[in-house]
Amino acid sequence: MKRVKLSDVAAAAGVSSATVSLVLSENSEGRVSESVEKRVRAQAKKLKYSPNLVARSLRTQKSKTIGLISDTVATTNFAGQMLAGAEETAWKRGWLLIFVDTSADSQNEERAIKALLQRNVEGFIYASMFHRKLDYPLQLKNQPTIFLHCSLNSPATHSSVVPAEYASASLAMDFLIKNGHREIGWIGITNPTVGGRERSRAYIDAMKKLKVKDYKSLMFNTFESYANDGYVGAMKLLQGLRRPTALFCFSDRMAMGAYRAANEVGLRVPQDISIMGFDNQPHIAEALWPPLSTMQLPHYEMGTWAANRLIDELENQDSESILREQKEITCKLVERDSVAPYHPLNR
Amino acid sequence: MKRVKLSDVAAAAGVSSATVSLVLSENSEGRVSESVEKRVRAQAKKLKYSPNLVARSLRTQKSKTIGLISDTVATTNFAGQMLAGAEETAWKRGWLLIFVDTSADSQNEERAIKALLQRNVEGFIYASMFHRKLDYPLQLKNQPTIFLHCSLNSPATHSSVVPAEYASASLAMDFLIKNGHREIGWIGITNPTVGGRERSRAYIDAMKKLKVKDYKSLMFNTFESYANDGYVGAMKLLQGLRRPTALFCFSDRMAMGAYRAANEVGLRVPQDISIMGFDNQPHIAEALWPPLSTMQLPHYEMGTWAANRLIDELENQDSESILREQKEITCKLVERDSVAPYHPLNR
DNA sequence: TTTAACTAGTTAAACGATTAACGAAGGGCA
DNA sequence: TGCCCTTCGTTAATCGTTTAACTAGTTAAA
Repeated sequence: MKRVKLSDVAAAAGVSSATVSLVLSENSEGRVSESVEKRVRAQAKKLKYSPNLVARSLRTQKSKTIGLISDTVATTNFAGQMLAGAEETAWKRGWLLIFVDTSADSQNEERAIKALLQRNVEGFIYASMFHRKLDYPLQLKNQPTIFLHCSLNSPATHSSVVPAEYASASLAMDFLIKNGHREIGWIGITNPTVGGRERSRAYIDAMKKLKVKDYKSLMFNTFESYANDGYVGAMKLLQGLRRPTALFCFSDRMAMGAYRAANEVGLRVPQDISIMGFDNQPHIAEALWPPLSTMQLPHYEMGTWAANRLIDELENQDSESILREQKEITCKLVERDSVAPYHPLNR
Repeated sequence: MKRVKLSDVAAAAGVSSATVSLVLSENSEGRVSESVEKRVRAQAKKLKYSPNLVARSLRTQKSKTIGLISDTVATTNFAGQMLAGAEETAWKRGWLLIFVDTSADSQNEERAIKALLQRNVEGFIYASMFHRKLDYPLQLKNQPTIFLHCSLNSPATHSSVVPAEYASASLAMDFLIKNGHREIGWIGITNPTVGGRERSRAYIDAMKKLKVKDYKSLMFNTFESYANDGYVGAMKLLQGLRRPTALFCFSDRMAMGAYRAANEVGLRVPQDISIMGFDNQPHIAEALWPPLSTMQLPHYEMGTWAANRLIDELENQDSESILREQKEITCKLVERDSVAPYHPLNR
């Protein structure tokens, strides 16, 4: 069962394959008579012709394909949404996305870029599992590339898209404050990541603005952000002399630990203690009891943005002129049941 | 900065491009002198030649590429491990894997298969998000295909790989029984899936073998398997007249709900009630307190197996002769702290 | 001295499209 | 009639490889 090719259609329609190519690529404007065009289309349909993209790609030097290079983004849980967003929009716009996971190994990365280049991919999305700043991957220097969930130490030449950590954490604080809380505890991490730094900065600025004295005694940081770290931090804060009325956790997993601490200490969520998470991690945030109020990381939207921007660049002939942009997307508040208005009686 | 091609290397080495091709494809056995071979290799290296796979693919009708078609497997959380397994092993064996997510839309699926075929992929992995049996996707009929996390209603023509649901659930029951439990409760689903059916069958057979009378009163099924369903089921069982000493949950998420029920009823896990999950869902099973004992679904291994098997078929010239196999992989017990030996005093 | 068999390459066709350049037929006009 | 335009297609080169078939020179055997 051989694949039908251009020349088969041509033979069936009694014309040359050039004519068929012209008709099928909508380039026949004033070059092919209507009757021939109709005949060609009919035969192509009848024979179920579909172009061999490998041959086309060789001839045109285009591939309508983009590559997504990631550390471990695809396999890792919820950040897979970035991949989904990028893949879907590429697909919708008639492009194919090939992703390869380099397991954060730079030698692998080099091989991956090479393998994709060998297949004539026209541009790249470089995705990071966690939000960070990085130096330029050398092999990508001359390639159209969008940085996803990471940004360059020296931008200007390429676009990137990241979550607006500071603005989003500020939104979370606003929400807590709007609910009447002032004695707000912070459970975070010292691990030097953009998220860790910016979210805690937003917390601090909000507390300063509220003029909460000695807010530092309401902060607890561990190195990592696992559930148990959240537990340890929450125990410290909830058993301390100055018990906060609300807890703002760096991550949903830490919030999960905070739930356990609250339960152990005999505090009800949210009646006795409000808890705010961050990430909206699937299968955790909504499965906790009570369901956790948190901030939705814009993984899907970032993926969408990256693919759209890259394809814009690639489809635009004068792509040099296109604007490079360092995009930030704000997280959405997802309000569930773990935050309640502050009430003095509950203290 | 044009890509270096075969003829550039040939010119630099002072030979024809056929010679370069012969040397570089290790086909020069007795056809090229050692000195020329050395010269060619040296120039290739110096010019950083890397073959254009599009051209090669056009010529050889091979692509060293396989396609993975999935419903929503990639984006969905932990089943991404299947993708990771397949991608990594393809990569290790020198193949590229292109995956496309069809969002369980059959029209999309058709387009996806076509798009991949147009790019000369040599074979397919068809992956399902949840374990099920399905009918043959028509477009794949004549393509080398492995079915991953699903099986055909009429196999024989193609291989497939799925978790050994019955055997694995039996293992879980053995573990509970070895810990002295006899009054074991079941929290499951009525939603007709292979997993739901087989795991509960394993439970029932184990209870029969134990000769536990009227075990049906220890079973509770809901339609879905969310945390809240597990909560509802566990409340029913734990507050009933016949309180089990251990709970076997269809999924980790249900187990999460069971934890909440136990806590609410004032039962400690595992001292007062042992809880066994299923899935080993990342960020849940190990983050629960106490960490959940559960069965590790072999997602990664299944992905590995599928890719290896497919590539075996493709690399084997006489692939017709290759054995079709309906493979089942057993889950591994991951023992954490939610199951304790039964002790009469705890009742 | 033929003929055969190696050795060490080269030539050229092919893979399946795209597209610049060409050409034949017909019409219009001076 | 001669010349120029259109109109409607065709020819043939090209993308970068692979590989069957060929060549030329040397050696060995009959």
